[in-house]
Amino acid sequence: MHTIEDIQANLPLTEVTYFILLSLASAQKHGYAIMKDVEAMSHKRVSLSTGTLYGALKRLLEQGLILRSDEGETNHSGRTRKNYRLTELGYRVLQAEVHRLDNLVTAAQLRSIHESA
Amino acid sequence: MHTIEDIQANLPLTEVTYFILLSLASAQKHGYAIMKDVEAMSHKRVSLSTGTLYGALKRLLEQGLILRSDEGETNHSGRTRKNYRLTELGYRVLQAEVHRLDNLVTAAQLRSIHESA
DNA sequence: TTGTATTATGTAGTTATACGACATATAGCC
DNA sequence: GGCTATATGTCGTATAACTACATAATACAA
Repeated sequence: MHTIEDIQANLPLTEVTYFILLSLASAQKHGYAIMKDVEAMSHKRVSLSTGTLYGALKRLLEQGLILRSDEGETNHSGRTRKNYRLTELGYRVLQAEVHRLDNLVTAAQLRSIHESA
Repeated sequence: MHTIEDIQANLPLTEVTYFILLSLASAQKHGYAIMKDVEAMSHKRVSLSTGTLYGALKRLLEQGLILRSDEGETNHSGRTRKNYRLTELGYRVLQAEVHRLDNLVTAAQLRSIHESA
């Protein structure tokens, strides 16, 4: 399906992109819900501005890492609520990024850098 | 000396900046040596272009994360070889970044994302 | 019923940083 | 003499994050 090159071409992820994909990994969500989830996951350290969020979602759609998952659904009321979910490629990229991050931490440990708060 | 705010203001580091600081953590080095060390540490995955490297060094000097450590030394031959070392702040920022990265990996594990190659 | 917070999506302009291409220069080896 | 490695640097471009601004529905309380 997707080659290693497809996956590596999308790395490294930025912190924002990482959290968005991680948020969508457990369940599909709409933009605002992603914002809140990222805040929670990062213990309030990362607060996505809307400019960052919607810009990132647009980019991720173009790159094929996420998909709209609400096509044809009833838009109950008012403004459209758009749901997104990870694609197969998106999931693989996320996995590869976790692997890359783990390697970064390991590289530091090999140089005897102990983490601090 | 340095407040938590000083340190957090410098996070997150980009991958390039992270590797440069990590390379300088064990010993002072000149630019080209950093390039080679980063290649080695990353198993050839990360190859710094000179534009990236010298641009990053200039920025890190301005931010006070690194220092020139060869002031007054004999420049044996030809073109000047410039040595850099971490400042106290640079070291603390590196430690804090390792901590941040570890949290990112942990966040993924909490969502049951297992890393893959 | 009015106002305020929360939910929800989006654009415009600015800034920071990584990258590739180009440029220069010495040292050592074949 | 020519090639490779060592070594430092600039310029232009692309990407992505951020702030500020803009719009709109829903829910709740005064």
